[in-house]
Amino acid sequence: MMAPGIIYGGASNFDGVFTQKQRDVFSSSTVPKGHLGSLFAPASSSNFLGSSSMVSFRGVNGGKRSFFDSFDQDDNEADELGEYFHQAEKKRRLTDNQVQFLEKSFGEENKLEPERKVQLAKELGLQPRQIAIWFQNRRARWKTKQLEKDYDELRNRYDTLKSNYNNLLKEKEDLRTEVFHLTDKLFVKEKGNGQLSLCEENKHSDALAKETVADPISRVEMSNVPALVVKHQQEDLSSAKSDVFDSESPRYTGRVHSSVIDQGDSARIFETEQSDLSQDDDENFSKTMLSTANLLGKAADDDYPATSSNLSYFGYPVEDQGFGFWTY
DNA sequence: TTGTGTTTTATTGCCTCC
DNA sequence: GGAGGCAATAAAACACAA
Repeated sequence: MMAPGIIYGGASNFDGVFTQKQRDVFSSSTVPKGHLGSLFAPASSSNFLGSSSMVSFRGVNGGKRSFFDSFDQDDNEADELGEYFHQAEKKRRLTDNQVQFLEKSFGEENKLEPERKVQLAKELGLQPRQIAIWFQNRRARWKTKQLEKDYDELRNRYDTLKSNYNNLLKEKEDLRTEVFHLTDKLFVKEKGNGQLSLCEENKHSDALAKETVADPISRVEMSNVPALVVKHQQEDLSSAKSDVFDSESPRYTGRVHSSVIDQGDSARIFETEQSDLSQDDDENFSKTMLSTANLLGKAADDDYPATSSNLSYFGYPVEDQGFGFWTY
């Protein structure tokens, strides 16, 4: 893109747009300095503040904003024009007071109605166009800041969610270990005193407890478990519950039944978890969060019927979890 | 003083709305 | 079709270290 058409000197019959190079040539050699100096005196003695001395010829050749846009018609007064041409010099920053005033106005309303623009311009001794540009740039800065803020907030939420997710994984792992040990105890009881437990048979009790093989049922089937237990699993599980588990501690029967022995959702939890443990990238994290959270919500209902039927462990409505993790 | 990075002011082109 | 907004960009002004 070519450089903006800012002209030192603002010759009134100029009808084009100068690039920086052209301007440099113009100011340094083409036009005698004395001539320019007499036309565009410094603004030091004027109350015409800011960069109003800059003349834009944007749009003269087809652009929609003509040079006279700077005056917004109602400001297009002859004396102001004359003053304008006598103030031409380099780009200037607004004074602190002007900026303060504009900031205050921006704080009240970041959009600029035409009346307010003219009013501000008069009060600050600037061109309405300068006011409009200042507001435009100010909105751009505000938007950038806002984006940074939003990003930080999202990042924090994401980190928190990920942390919760990891905690849940750990908790599930602990629970699975507990389930395994309790199941093992049951086998010992089934076999009677003096018989080997599953752990002992496999000679890897501790290691097994920490393995990531997900489904205890699969583990049971893979082991040389007593036929009675396998039969119970393959038959009606509710009767298995009454035949085997009800004779034991109620605390464990309930938990084992609903969280582990039940087929369907609970089994899928473990399937999901197995794959979870082998992946760690953020994308998969998000996906597995969604599926796991939904399943956990369902499992929680099974375990704790008194809880709301549509809340997951995160306390979010399950139906909102489609992609609702990121909503405010 | 000078080089360099940042901020501010302004332009340009495109888009939307009335 | 004109007015105004926005994104991208240029360039002056400014800050600051070496």
